[in-house]
Amino acid sequence: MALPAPASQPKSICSNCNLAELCLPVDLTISELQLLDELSAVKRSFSRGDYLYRSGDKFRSLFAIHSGSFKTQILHEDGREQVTGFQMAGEIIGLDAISTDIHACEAVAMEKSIVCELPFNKLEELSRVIPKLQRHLHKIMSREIVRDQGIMLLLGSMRAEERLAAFLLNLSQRYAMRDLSATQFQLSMSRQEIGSYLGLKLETVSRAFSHFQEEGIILVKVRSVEILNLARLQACINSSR
Amino acid sequence: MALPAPASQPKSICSNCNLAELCLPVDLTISELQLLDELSAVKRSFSRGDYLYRSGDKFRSLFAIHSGSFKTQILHEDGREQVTGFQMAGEIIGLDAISTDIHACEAVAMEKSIVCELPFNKLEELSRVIPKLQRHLHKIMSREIVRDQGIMLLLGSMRAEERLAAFLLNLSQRYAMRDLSATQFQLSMSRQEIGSYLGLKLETVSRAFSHFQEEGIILVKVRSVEILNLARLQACINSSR
DNA sequence: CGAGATTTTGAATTGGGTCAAGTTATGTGG
DNA sequence: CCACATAACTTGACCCAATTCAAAATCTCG
Repeated sequence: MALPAPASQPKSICSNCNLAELCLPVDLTISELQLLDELSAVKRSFSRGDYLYRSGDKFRSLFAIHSGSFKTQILHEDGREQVTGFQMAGEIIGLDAISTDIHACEAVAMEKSIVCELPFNKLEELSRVIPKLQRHLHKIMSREIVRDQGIMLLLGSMRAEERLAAFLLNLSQRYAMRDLSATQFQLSMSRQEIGSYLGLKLETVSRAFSHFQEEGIILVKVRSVEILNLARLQACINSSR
Repeated sequence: MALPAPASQPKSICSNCNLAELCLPVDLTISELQLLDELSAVKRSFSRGDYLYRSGDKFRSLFAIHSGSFKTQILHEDGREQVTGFQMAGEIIGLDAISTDIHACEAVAMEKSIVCELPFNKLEELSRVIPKLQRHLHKIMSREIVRDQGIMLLLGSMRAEERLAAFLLNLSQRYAMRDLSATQFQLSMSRQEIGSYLGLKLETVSRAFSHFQEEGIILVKVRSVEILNLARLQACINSSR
C-alpha cells in the first residue's frame, strides 16, 4: 500500500480540550481526563505561513493540532529542503525533537490553525501515572515510524503517478476519518509542496494531475480535487512493473 | 546531510547483559540496573537468513541486537519489497509494531547474530518506575523517526551517487562509534539489498561503486570497502544541483 | 483591475532503468 | 581440496520516465 491507511484513531471526548480529540485514549476516568485537560491548557493560534517551531529550536513540548493544518520540512545544509509531512487536526507533531532535545525539522501553518501545547515533561509524568496514556503515547510515536516507512517505500519504489495516487488516497482516508468528504476536498498545499513531499518536481505533479483527469479518475481545478473513481486510483498503486 | 550522524549513544555497563549496551541509559543505580538485567534475560541466536519476526506477527517484545546484524524490510502486497534499514549491535528493533500490536515489517539476520528480547509490557512497567529509562525509551523511538526522515530526504532529493556516499558515510560513522575502523569494513549486504534500501537498482549501485573507485575515493572489492578519502565522499553529498 | 505567484503545457535532455552478456565469488558434494 | 553449479557482481548498449528549460495560461489578492 505505502502511505498506509492511518490507523483509525479514537474520537475522543476530552472535555474542555477538543484538540486532544483524536490524539488521546478514550476510556479514562473522569479524574484522569481532568489531568489531561490541565496538561493541554495552553492554546496558540497561527496564520498561514507562521512557524510553530523551527529547526534548531529547543524542544519543550509536543503539539496537538486543534484545527487547521501544518507542514513539516527538513532543511539540508546545502539549501535543499523537503516536506516530510502534512498534518491535520487531531494529529501530534514535534516527535522528532525528543531524540536530541532540539527540533530537527520545522513546522509551518498551511492555513489559520489552533494548536494545543503539551509540555513533554508533564506528559511523561502523567504517563507514568496513567498506563493507558503511556501506551497511547508509545503508539503515537510508533505510528509515526510506520508512516515514515510507508513514505520510504513510496519514494524508493513507486513511479510518479503511483506516488500521487497514494498521496490522494491518503488524504481521502484522513478526511473520511474526520467525517469530511472522502472524494471532494481542497488541497491546502501547492504543487511544489506536493512535489517536495513525493520526491518529484512540480511539473511532474501537475502532469500527473492532468493525466488522472484525462483518464476520468479525478477532476482537478488547481486546488480543488474530486475523486471520481476511488477504485481506479487504488488500482494505480498496485500497477507495479 | 541525510542519514544524519547517529546520535552518539551511551556505551553502557549493563552488568550481565552486554546487549543492552548502547541501548540503555548509563547513570542508573545498582538496583535499577538489576531490574534491567531481569528485563533482558532472554537471549536468542540466529543464523544468516533467519527471521527475527515476520510481517503480521503478534507484537510482544522489542529486540536489542547483542551481536551481529539484521535488515528490516517492508513487503508491499504486489510483491514489491523494500529494505527499510540495516541494524547492528546495540540497536533496538521492532518499534514499528507498537502502533498496531502487529509487526509491520520483517527482520532478517544478515549473519550469525544474538538478540536480547525485551518484553514490551515489562519495559513499560519499568519505565513508569525509572523516569530515566522512560525518557531513554522515548529518545530511542524519536531517533528512529529522525533516522527515517533522513532517509526520506535521501530518497526524495538525492541522486544515485549522493545516496551511496551517504550510505557509506553512515556505515563508517556507525562502525567508528563501535570502535571499529571507520575506513575499512566488510559489507554484510548485497548490491541488491543496498539498492533496495537506497531506492536504486543493483546495477546502479554497482556502477556508483565503480565510479567512486575510478575517482580514487574508495577501494572496493565486492563486499570489502576501504574509504580512501572521507572528505571527498562527504563532498559528494553536498554537490546538489 | 493589475502584478506577482502558481499552474499548465510543450519540447529537449538526461539519469537511472532495463536487458543482456560476461566475470568473479561462494558454497556444496564428491 | 578441487570441480562444478549457482549466486552475486560488473559492464555495455539502449531506452524511457522524469527533469529541465521555456512560455503561456490561470489564479490570488491587495
